Amino acid sequence: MTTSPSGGPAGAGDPEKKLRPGRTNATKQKLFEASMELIGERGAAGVTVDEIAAAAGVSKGTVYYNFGSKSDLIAQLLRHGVDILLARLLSVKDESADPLTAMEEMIGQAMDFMDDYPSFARLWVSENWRTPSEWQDTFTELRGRLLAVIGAAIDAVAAAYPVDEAVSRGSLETAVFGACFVVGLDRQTYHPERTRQQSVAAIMASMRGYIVK
Amino acid sequence: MTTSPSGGPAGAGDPEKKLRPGRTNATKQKLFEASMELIGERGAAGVTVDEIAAAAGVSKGTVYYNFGSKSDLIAQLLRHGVDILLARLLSVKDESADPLTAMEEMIGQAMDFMDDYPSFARLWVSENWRTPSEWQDTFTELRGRLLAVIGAAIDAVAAAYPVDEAVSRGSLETAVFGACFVVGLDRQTYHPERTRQQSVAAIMASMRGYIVK
DNA sequence: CTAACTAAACTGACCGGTCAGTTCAAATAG
DNA sequence: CTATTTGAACTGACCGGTCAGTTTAGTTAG
Repeated sequence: MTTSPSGGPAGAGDPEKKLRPGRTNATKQKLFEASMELIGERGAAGVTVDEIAAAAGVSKGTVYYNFGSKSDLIAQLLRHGVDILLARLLSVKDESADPLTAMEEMIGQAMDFMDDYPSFARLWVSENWRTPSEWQDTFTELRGRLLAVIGAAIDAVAAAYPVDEAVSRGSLETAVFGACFVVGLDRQTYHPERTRQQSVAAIMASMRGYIVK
Repeated sequence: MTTSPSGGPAGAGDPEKKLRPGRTNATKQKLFEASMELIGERGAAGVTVDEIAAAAGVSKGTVYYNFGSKSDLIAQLLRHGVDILLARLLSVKDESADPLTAMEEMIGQAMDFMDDYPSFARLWVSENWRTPSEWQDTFTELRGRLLAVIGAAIDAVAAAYPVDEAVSRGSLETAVFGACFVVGLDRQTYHPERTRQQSVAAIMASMRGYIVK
């Protein structure tokens, strides 16, 4: 199933292999943006392919030409968003001597990401913990990639400060990661008056509590 | 729209006003359980009323007799779950002299709740931050009720310990609240080996970081 | 330069199927 | 008697996916 006409893209692989010179991913990009917005607002199951196509100013057939299925589109959407978030997190080099400062910068980057791509954050929390989900494998992989980066930052803190060994690194990773999403989303939905600084400080509290006096 | 037949219950109000003596809410209860399970797994839009009725061992007509619409069912489902969670949180009396211990107990209660009603937690995070949502008002109200309880516990800590004034209470509430959901869900979905104790400790780190040395 | 050619990119009508919601006559039970 | 439940039928809308056909933009040959 989900065959695409002729030899068109439609694949998850080779994001830009067979592109004609001069051609860009413009259509795919527009589809990403449109579907990110819609799906973030109303959920994957609540949005129709027709709507996505219309919002992208493209025909329904084009969606199926560029992606194999609605499900495939969403999987690629998840990858796309995580790539952006990862790039931002990794942009925080260990230049800063203090790993705690680096951590703070990473959380700040995460908050900025939530501001820039609120719909992605909503999509993530909406679908992440569904139990059998079409994107279970995708989530497992992407989640692992993200947590690895956060885990490394926590490790750096643990190497530089005396930390509470009773707190498992994995649980702390999750708590910090989760808090980033929830605090970021909550700020947008319910408390736009809260500043980025406040949000970062609240999340950083858990790191300061990790360090023993 | 969403008219209910004859003069039956079907209302969100009066949870048990017109009940015949000897009758219980058995049907409604079964519908709550069945729909909680299904909706938690596949999302509100991904589940059909027919499925819910079948899972509850009841006819579709009964769903519309007891609830005015699918949307109404879900709104009542949210209230139902929050009532349970609130009751558990409030069961942690201030008996314990130490507000920090009380906080720890509350987080433990929250973790237990996530264990007992994982589907509710999934439903909550799935629909909570949707931007215009049918249940926006319901969420706002319920969220306020929950945060008030957590906020009071944080205030108690702030009254008993010297705390970092730079951390806004509201943001901290949100971070703790969110971490409870995310850590609880993550434990079930990705890390069943993690203990309740570990999870509580990770979340409590933010409270310890809130207190200044 | 340009006409013919080619394949990628795109279109939108269409199909089989599903769903929420409604209604109702009959059955059940306190 | 009356509240509750049943089960089935019906509707009108909608939805994911398909496909035959069209457009667009490079390429090639003369």
